[in-house]
Amino acid sequence: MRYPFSEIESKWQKYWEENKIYKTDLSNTDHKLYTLVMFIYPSGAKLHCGHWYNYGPTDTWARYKKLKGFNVFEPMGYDAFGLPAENYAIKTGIHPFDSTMTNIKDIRQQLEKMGCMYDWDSELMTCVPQYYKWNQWLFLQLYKKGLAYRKNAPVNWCPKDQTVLANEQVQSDGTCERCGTLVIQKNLTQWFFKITDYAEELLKGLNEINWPDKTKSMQRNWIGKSTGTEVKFKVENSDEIITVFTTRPDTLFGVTYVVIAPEHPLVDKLTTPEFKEKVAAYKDSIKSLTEIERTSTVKEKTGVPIGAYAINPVNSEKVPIWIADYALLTYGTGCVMAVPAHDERDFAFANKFNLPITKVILEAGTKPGDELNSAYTDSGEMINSGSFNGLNSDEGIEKISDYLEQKDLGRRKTNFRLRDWLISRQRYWGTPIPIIHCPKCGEVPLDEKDLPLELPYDVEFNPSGESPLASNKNFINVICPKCGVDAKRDPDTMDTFVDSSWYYFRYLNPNFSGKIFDQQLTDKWTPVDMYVGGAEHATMHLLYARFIHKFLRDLGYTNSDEPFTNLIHQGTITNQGTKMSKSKGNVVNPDKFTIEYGSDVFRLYLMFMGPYELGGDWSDKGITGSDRFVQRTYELFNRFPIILDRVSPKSKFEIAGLNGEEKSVYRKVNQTLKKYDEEINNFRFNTAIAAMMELLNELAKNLEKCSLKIQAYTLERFGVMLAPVAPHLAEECLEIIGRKNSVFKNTVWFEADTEALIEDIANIAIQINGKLRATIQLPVNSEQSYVKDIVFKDEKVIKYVDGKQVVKEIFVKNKIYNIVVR
RNA sequence: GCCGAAGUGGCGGAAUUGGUAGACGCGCUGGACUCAAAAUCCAGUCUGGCUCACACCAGGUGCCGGUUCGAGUCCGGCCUUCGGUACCA
Repeated sequence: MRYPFSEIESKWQKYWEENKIYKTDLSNTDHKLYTLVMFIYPSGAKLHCGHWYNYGPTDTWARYKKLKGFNVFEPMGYDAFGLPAENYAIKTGIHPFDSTMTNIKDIRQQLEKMGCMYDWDSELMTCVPQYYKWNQWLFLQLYKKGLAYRKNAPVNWCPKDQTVLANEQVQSDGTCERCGTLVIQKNLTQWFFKITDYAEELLKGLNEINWPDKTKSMQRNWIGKSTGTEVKFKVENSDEIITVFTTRPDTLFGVTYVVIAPEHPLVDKLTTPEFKEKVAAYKDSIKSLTEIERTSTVKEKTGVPIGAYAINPVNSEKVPIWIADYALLTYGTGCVMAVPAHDERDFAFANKFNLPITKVILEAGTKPGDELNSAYTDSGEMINSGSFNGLNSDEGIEKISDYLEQKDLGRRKTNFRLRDWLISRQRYWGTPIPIIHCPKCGEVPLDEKDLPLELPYDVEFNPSGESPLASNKNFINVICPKCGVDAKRDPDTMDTFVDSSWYYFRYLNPNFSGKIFDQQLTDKWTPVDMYVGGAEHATMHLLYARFIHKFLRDLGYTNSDEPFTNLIHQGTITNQGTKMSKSKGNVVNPDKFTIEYGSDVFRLYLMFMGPYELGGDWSDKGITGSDRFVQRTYELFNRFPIILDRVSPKSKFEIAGLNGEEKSVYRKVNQTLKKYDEEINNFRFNTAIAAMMELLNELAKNLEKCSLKIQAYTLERFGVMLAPVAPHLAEECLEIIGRKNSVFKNTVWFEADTEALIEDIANIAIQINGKLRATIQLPVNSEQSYVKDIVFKDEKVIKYVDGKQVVKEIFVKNKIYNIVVR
C-alpha cells in the first residue's frame, strides 16, 4: 500500500497542534536553543522552492536538536513592510495593508502544510502598530544619543522605486538591490543612523562569532578599516589648509601634486580666476556621468588643475592642486596627496598629464636612477627624503607620523569605508518617522508616550518622488508640540531593514506592550544560537542587526554583544542558472510536488540534492528517489506492527551472541546512528540521508531474518532517525510499531553502541608500487607479520614480485599493504 | 584588478589525518512479475582494450609540473565557472 501522505500529514499536524507539541516552555532555559530562520517577505508569489530549501532543512536540524534534549525555540514571522506591496498597490489599486494581510494568510497556510515545528504563539508581523511602534521608539533612542540625524548629502536614488537607497542596497554594478534599475546620485536631505560610531566594534566582534569566513570577510571589507595619517598642506597665497589622508606617510617627500574631489567645498575657494571656466566645465562633465561610469576602474582618469599650489609640509616644495574624479568626497578628507612613483593611480594620472614623478622608496636590487615602468608600492629604503633617507619605509611610516604630530603638521587617523546607514525612504509602506518639522523649533521628536505614530490608511500612492504620506493632510499637518504653531510631520518612512534589525528579540513575546521587548525572556534566550538565511544579506541585514544589537546593549536592553552566535547560509536554488524571482517568471511552485508526493518527500529531496550551503540549479529529476525511500520505509514498518508491545528490546546487545544477519543489521544501525548524528549536526543532510538509505537497503534484505528483539531495537532507532528528516512519516511509522505518544512529545535519542561499530573483517588493499593489485579479507586489527604471510602467498603478489627486489613494505592496519619493488 | 568558493561518470553528488575514486540517489540496459502497462523486485552501469564469458590489462577526479611507497586530497604554475567588491588614497 502506498504511503497515504495526505491523510497522515493532516493527522499528525492536527495532533501536534492539539497537543501543543511545539509550544516552547520559555521559562525553562536549561539547554535552551534558539533556532531562527530569516523571516519571510509576504509577497503575492507565496512560498517558492527557495523558501522551502531554507525552512525545511533548518527545521530538520531543530527537530534533531529537540530529540537530543534541547529546549528548542523556533519561531516564524513576516517581514511585512516594503516596496513590492506598494508597487503592487500602484499597479492594481489594492491597498498594501489588504494585499499583505491576504498574502500572510495564504503563506501561513503553506507554512503549516510544510509541517515545521514553529511555535505559532510567537508569530509576528512588522506592519502592525504594536510592532512598528518600537521602530519609532528605537529611532527616538538613537536620536537622543545623536545617532539618528538628518543631513544633506549626495545619496543613491532609484528612479524606478522613486526613493533613496542605502549604500548597502546598491549593487556593485550600480543597480538597485530591489528592482535592478540603474541608481543615480542626488543631493537630498535624509535621515541616517550613525553606524560608523560602531565601526571598530563591529569589526572586532566578528572574531567572537561562529559565522562563515566568507561572510565575516565580506563584512570586514565593507567596514574597510584603514590606518594612516592626516597631513596638512598649506595653500600658497591663502589661509586655507588642505588636509589629506594617507596610509603612506613614508612617501610624503614624493608628493608631486595634490588632488581634491571635484565636489569639495575648497575647490571654489581655491580656484584662481583664470581656471574658473575650465574647472566649472570639468565639474559639469562629470555630473553627466553615472556613478558606475565615474567610478569604473577601467575608465581613464580625468582631471584639471585649479591654478593654486600647495606647500609640502616636510620639504616646503610647491606642488600643483588638481581636481580629479578619482578623488572621492565621501572617503577620508576628500583630498589626496599624489605620489606617482608609489601609487598606481597617481602613476597613471601623472603619466597622462605629464606631472613629475619623484622616487622616494627604493626597490631592493634597483638603483635610484633606474626608470620606473610602474608604481612601486611595496616597502624599501627611503631616498630623496631629507633626514629620513636610509630608513626602511615601514619604519619611515612611524617616524614621519611622529615628526608630523610633533610639529602639528598632521596626526594619525583611522578611516573606515563604512558610511552611515541611510534609513529614510520616500515611500508609504513602512514605519513613519516620529519627527515633526516646526518652522520655529526645527526638528521636534515625538514624545514616547505619543507612540505609535500610526501609518494612515488613506494616501496617494502614485510615485512622484515626493513621499506619499505628504498627500494625507490629516497626517502631515500638525501643531508643533513645543510652540504650538503649524508644523509638518516628517513625510518619510523607515528602511525595512530597521524592522529586521531587532525582530529576534520580539519573537520571545510578540504581544509585550510596556517595552520594546520582554527583557526577562530575551536576556535568557538571546543571542540566537543558530541563524539560517541567505548570504545576500551579508553586508545589509546582518550588519544592521549587529549594530542595533550593540546599541540596545549600550542602553542596557540586552546582555549580549552579538545577535547571532552561529550562522549558516543555505545555498541559492536557481532555475536554469538564474535566481528564482517573480519578476523573471522562473519561480518553481513547491505545491506541485507537495500535492504529488507529500511534504516529507519534498523536504527529503531538497536535503538530499547536495550540500546545503551550495544550493544548485533546480531539477525535479531525482525526487522519485526520495519517494521510493519513503514508500519502502513505510512498507517496512508495516511488516512489523505493534512489535514494541510484543517485546521490549534491550538498550544494547552483545555482538558475539548474534547470528550473521543480526550482527550485520545491528552493526549497520549503530554505524548509521553515529554517522547521522555527525552529519545532521553539521547541516550535512545529504550524507545523513544517504546513510539512512544504506540502512534501509540493509533492513530490507536482512531484518526479517533477525530475532524479534533485534527487529524492535532496529526499527525504533530507524524511526527516531527518521523523525527530523521526515516528521509525519516517522510519527506514523513509530505508531505502527507500537510507540505511544509523539516522539516530539516524549523526546528520545539513541546513542550508537560503540562496540558494534567495528567490523570483524577488514578489507586490505594490496599494492605493488602504489598500484592496487589485489584485496584480501582478514580479521580486523591483524598484525603486520600475520598479514605479510598471507600477502606473499597471493598469486598476483608472487607474479609482480617475482624476480624483483623488495625495497620497502608499508603496512597500514586494516587498510593497505604496499610492497615497493625494484 | 583584488577577495572568496568550486571544477569528480550520462546527471545530482560521496570519499576520515594523503591509504581500494565514483558511496547514496536519478537515469539507462537486461531480466522477473503482468494479457499488457504502471508500480515493484533482481542484475548490470567511469572510459578504453582484450575475451564467448569470467578474468585480465591500460587510463581516469579542469590543465601542466612537483613532493611521496601512495595524491581527488599536499606544494608550485595556469585555465574555467560562480559569488563578493570596485579608483577607499
